[in-house]
Amino acid sequence: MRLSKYFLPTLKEFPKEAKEISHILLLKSGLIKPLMSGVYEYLPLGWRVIMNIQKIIREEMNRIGGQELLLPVLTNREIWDETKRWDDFGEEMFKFKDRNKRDICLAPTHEEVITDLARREIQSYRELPQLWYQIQTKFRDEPRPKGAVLRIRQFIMKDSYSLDRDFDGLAQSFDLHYNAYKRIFHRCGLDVIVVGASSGVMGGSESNEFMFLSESGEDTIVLCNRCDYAANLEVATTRLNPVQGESKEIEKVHTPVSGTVNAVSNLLGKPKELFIKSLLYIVEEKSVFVLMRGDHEVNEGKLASYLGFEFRAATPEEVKKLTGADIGYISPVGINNVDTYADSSLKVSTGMITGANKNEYHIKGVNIERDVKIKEYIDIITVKAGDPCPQCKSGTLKIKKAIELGHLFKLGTKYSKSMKCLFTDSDGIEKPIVMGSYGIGIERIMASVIDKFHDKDGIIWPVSIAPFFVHIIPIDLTNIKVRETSNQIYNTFVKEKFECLIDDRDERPGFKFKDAELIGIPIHIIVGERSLKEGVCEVKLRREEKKSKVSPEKVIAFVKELISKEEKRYEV
RNA sequence: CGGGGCGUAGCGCAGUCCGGUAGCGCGCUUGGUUCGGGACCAAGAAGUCGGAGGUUCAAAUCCUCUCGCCCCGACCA
Repeated sequence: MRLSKYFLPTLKEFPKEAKEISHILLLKSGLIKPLMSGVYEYLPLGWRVIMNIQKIIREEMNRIGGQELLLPVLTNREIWDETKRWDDFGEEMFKFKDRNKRDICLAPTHEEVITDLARREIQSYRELPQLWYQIQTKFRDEPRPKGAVLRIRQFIMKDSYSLDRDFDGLAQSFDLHYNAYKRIFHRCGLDVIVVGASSGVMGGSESNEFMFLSESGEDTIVLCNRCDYAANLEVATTRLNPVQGESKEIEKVHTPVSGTVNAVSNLLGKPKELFIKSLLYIVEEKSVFVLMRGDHEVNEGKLASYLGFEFRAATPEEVKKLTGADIGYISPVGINNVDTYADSSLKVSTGMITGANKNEYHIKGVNIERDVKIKEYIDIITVKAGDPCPQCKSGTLKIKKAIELGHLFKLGTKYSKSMKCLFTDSDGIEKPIVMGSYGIGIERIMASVIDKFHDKDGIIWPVSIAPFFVHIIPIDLTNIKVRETSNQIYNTFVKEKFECLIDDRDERPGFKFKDAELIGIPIHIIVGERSLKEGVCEVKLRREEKKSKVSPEKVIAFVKELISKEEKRYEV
């Protein structure tokens, strides 16, 4: 490709609103342009990268027996009503009416469409398993898009769906994806961490997320410093040892400070872990106490799995009405008609401090089993850095930011049951198909690669997804020898079907070097009068400083060798 | 949805407080010089000042409403 004819709007200046490095470089290097909030145009150079990522994904999906298809983006309301997801997705779906006033939505994902297809076409266990995938644009009306393509409202996803006759089959399909995903990310140059995660609106039993560690990430993951425990903060657990304070009997203490654990802890000179934090929630009009240690915060996502999705924190007025005290001075001690859930870490705790249900007073010496009627001990706290690992004996947990690149869901029969997607098994009994669903965010791979492979001058594409292999930089096109040599090299590459860019623009050298470094093609060939006098041109890897002097005749072979060496870095 | 910021030439911004009819840098066009790290000279084109309404002799500037974009939070397969 000749740069003089190529649409590559690189920027010298860019909006200061761009903060994440991937956002800055995507805009600066002319890979994408914004159209509206959370919607981007993918320009030729960026689209090449995306196509290369897709190519890797196709190869790996086909390798595990995936069959590519393409499902509609326009979908009718009825199928979403069958699984209640028309309402569950709510505002996140782009919804509208067609001219006949029928409800339509732009698909945010395709479980319903796949299940509908399968129930019409799959009748017998002989037709199972199936593994179908597509690379398709998805639409989600995110409340707040951000970081360029990290969270957008229209994005490209590889989504696959496995159909199996039983859960053993599902486990196999799941494993196939697990391994395919590892290969995909490795080939793209990314190291990923697999974490246990929440299934959210997708439902199902087990889910794994493939995470790329980055400060730009929106997800928070929890890792053990000793073993392989890794989980999304949404579901991460810990194993706190029960704590025992000194006092045995309940005793009221005057605490004339704001009722926060911090303030009271300072006042009394007692560590926060000896406090019981009492939160009041309203579930379907009923009050519910939720207790946890003073040194931890509640995890409302976990809470939802016990209380259901319809719950809210009680208002200050409701708190006062029930307990007679303000938030900060309350506890379930002495209040018997309210369901009380406690975090598992509170079990057998004694000598604890908590609110006295009277403003500016707390009580100490609380023995939770003796003094509070606990309906159930459950896991409801948000893990903190430094908490002990729930899996190994000696490890402690650390917390990192990450970008979610892929997600595997064991859906089980959630969709097949509600949509009656049944097959006849070999025993003659009609059973629901056992399903899995597996997604990869294509743009997020691109952003993550930039996040990992860049320097102060720009992007450094791994050769596996680079938009071109070679970038020829003729220093001075008015010099006939420079022009002829660079064109000759370029033509040979084209003939040999090597993706090659030549900067044949009438620009000065510095300008061309800057652009070349910005867009980050892996191999630069510099053709200038100075080196041609020595009978050579210069070949340089974008990721290295070192330049090699190679004669124009040998440059093709030299570069080919270099590319194949680079490719080895990303082979599986 | 809450909090904050911003919409002025293709891009990045100043001008708004204190009203007087729009400017800077980059880019673009033409001509010339230059050519190993985002060149220089000369000439030039280009703006409904996000939109609507109002106040005023006069509005980018003041008032009201509205649309959009970004950031923080809430939310998020």
